[in-house]
Amino acid sequence: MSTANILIVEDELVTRNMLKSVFEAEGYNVLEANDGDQMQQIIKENSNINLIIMDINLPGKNGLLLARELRENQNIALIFLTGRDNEVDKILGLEIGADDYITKPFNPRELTIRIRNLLTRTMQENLYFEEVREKVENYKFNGWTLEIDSRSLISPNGDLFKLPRSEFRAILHFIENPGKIQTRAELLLKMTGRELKAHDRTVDVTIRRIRKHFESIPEAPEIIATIHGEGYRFCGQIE
Amino acid sequence: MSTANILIVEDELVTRNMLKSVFEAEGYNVLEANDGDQMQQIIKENSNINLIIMDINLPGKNGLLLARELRENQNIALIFLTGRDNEVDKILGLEIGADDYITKPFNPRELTIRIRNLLTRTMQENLYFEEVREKVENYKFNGWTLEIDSRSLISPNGDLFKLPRSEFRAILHFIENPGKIQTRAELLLKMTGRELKAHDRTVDVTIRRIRKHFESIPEAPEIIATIHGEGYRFCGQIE
DNA sequence: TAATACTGAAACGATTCAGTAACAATACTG
DNA sequence: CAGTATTGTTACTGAATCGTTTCAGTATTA
Repeated sequence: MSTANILIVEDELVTRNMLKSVFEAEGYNVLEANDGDQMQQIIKENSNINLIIMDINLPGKNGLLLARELRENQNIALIFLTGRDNEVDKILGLEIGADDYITKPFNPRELTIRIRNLLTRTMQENLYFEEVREKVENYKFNGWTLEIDSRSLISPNGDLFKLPRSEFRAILHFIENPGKIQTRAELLLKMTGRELKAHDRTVDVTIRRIRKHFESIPEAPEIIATIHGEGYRFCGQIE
Repeated sequence: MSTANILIVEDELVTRNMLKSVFEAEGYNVLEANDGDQMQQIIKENSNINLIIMDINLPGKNGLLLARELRENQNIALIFLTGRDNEVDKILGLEIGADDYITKPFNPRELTIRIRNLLTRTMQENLYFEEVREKVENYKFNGWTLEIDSRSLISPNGDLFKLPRSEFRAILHFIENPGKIQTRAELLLKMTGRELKAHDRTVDVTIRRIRKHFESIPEAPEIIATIHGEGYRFCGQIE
């Protein structure tokens, strides 16, 4: 199983390095280009690129056309980086048909999830990467502990549940955004990198599965509350 | 929250079905017309259409004029489908002022993004979803607390009522505009994004429902006062 | 005071939303 | 590869919310 090759086209060194380190931490192989010309060069020399992630403002007309061709003729995924939302129109206007757009500033974890999904769709490759966390710190709330390393939930009595990935991510997201209402769209994105479509009950089902863990201790208060018409909200007392 | 109604005017069955399935996946309500006549018919029967997407070659002169009228007099967005780029000139020549046009073959994802943006601009309703609250701060008045995060009202004894969305919005609006008389029109707009029509008692009913919460503590003073012939006024002492 | 306009209230109906189980598909593991 | 774990989908049910209607009661005004 070969790792994916990602080409970053971005002139800002800071951004490029950040992207690079994120991707390398995920085990991808990273190539870099400063502008459209370099991009062309690199593509010529490397036939095995799986994904290009490029700043929308950079590569010039030729670069964009090249990207479009690559996307259509070969099996290369294409993601644009944009500075602000209004630039999304710009992308649409170009009619290039990117696979995804990401607005700066971006969240590394979200980015990696999206990329992984995209690559799984594009390549048959089954890469599974654990996530990289800077601060590995466990969270405690209402007597429960969320253990980051082992991705598990420990009840007040010490019973341990290994959490599936999406349940874990949902809880983590809740805890890292305490008190705020989280929409289904937001939760689904954090859990799977997907976008919410109508009639998708995935989030509800996952919430249900999470709640079941807490039921193991019946006296437990309502940890995840439903906000009708809006989403869910974590009500635990985080220590 | 009502979903948007989209009318597709297109004779090619394949294209129409494709559009339909794309929109329905997004949760929109889809109506279909084969030609200009059917379009006219359907518009007559449905007063609540938010967006029309039509093939530029179809509806004949009358259909186009009708579309133009709708766009100008009512608040209906209009998108044209064109076969080839050169037809774009045609649209411009017609001086109808479409909100957008899309050339076939189109990219579903691009289409949904454009539509979403357009509807957000057209329907005031959607403004409320976007509303971002920076300062999440709770409000207190006469011993009661309005908790923003959880969208709930806490009585002086600590009893907690989860508020429905429109009750919550009404109270929030009162508190953020203390002392001022709020007309029914204003309140309805804040609650639901709708405009007040004659004989609409929705606001009265909602106020009643809000007052019921306060009744749970009988000694409470009148928190929301009726201003005969004008509207309502919040009389709580905000801390 | 009588006529009129306005509001309160209850009850109902419609619609949208959330919870859940059961199943299907997919990914992961040994 | 087979078996298991996880994730996603569907369909159904009940609940929550919202809006309408109707009518009785209250305030306002001529």
